[in-house]
Amino acid sequence: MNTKDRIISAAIKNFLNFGYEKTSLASIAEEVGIKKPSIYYHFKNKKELFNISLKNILESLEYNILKSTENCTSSKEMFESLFSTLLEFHIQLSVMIDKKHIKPVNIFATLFSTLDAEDYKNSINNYYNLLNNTIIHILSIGQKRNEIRIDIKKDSICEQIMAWFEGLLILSSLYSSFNFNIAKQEFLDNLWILIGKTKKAKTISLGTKW
Amino acid sequence: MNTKDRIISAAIKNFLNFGYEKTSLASIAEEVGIKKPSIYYHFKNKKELFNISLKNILESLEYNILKSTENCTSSKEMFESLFSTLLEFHIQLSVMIDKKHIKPVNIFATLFSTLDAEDYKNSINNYYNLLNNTIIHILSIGQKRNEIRIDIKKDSICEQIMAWFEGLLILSSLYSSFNFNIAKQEFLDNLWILIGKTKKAKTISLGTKW
DNA sequence: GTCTATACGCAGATAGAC
DNA sequence: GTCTATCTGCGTATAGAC
Repeated sequence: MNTKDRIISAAIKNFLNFGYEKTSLASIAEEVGIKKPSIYYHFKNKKELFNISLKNILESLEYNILKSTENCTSSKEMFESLFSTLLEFHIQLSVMIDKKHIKPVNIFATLFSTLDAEDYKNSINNYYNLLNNTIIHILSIGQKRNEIRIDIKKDSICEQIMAWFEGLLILSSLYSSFNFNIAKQEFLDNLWILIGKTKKAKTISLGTKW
Repeated sequence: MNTKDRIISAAIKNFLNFGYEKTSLASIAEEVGIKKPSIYYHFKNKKELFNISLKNILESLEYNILKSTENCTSSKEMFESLFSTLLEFHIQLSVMIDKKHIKPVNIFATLFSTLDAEDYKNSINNYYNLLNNTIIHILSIGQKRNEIRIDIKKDSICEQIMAWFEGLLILSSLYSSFNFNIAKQEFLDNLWILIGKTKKAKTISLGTKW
């Protein structure tokens, strides 16, 4: 890795760990093994470094989302894979930033609290739109395969799934009594009560060309 | 209101608006109409002012939660009232802090990003425990009244309700396409599909002494 | 209780040598 | 490209007058 990439890597780690304000360029430089002014050769200022760091995180996240549902054989499996991917990504971030409590967090809430989220509306919307489209896509496939009821309001269910997942992450990081993995499994079970076909119907659907 | 209370009030507004780091004592003083050093007569330092501000917010929030389910005639109504109360509280905070986009936010995520949430674990857990107990209580009442199925896992449903609600708040403040009020209604409807008795059973229950 | 004046430290940013 | 030295501004906090 060249110096620029090492700076970005250290920046991501620090921004996620301490937020924008409390992250100092000195600590980033120290982590990379260079002096503070050297950062200014590669980046115009702190804000630009933050923007590029955020871009990196989101691109990685989006790539993982797109990849997650490949090689799945049912819509239920796709959901499980998508959630596992998102969870895994957040856990990896938590590990990377050396949090004492290794738990998933909402990265936007961590990053934007002291910044004007309005400046990053487009980036955030792009990410959530991708997530939205992915979930709608899975629901549609599930309906085609006769695994998911056709009388559900897809948009509404999709919003609820997204909200649920974000909430799980938030509570995992804030509320001590909360166990993400248990909650995730219960969530998937209950989701299927809401949108899944009955067992009988599902059994039948297994015999179709889908 | 005496000076001390006015300082606390201005502090809450600023901490919620800008986070801990970016809030300066000068801006709080200016808002109150006093000079910066006067704050130190009433509070030991910035951290103490923050701690007292947070305590104020949480006490108000907890008071509202406890009050919300009074005068309700059914468990469904209790849920609706609880959610409306929480939503209303967050909206009022949003209005108070002059956010351009008047939308509910997760107050902890806003406040703690630059602080060590570990220091405030007890406060946060107390709040979520109250919310947790309130929801469990409503579920129990609903079961007694024959409005809610008795074969549900209350703890699990409770966690999901909490996660769902937090997620709704987060997405409302971050994701432009997200409409909280629509999502809330759909949420309540779907919740009842999961935990509510069938229409027939509910009709019967209306005739009982409950 | 509130003020003016000021100490102190830190973080972002720049100048200019190598 | 990276460094040393330095500027600049801001924010917390204190001293001491009124």
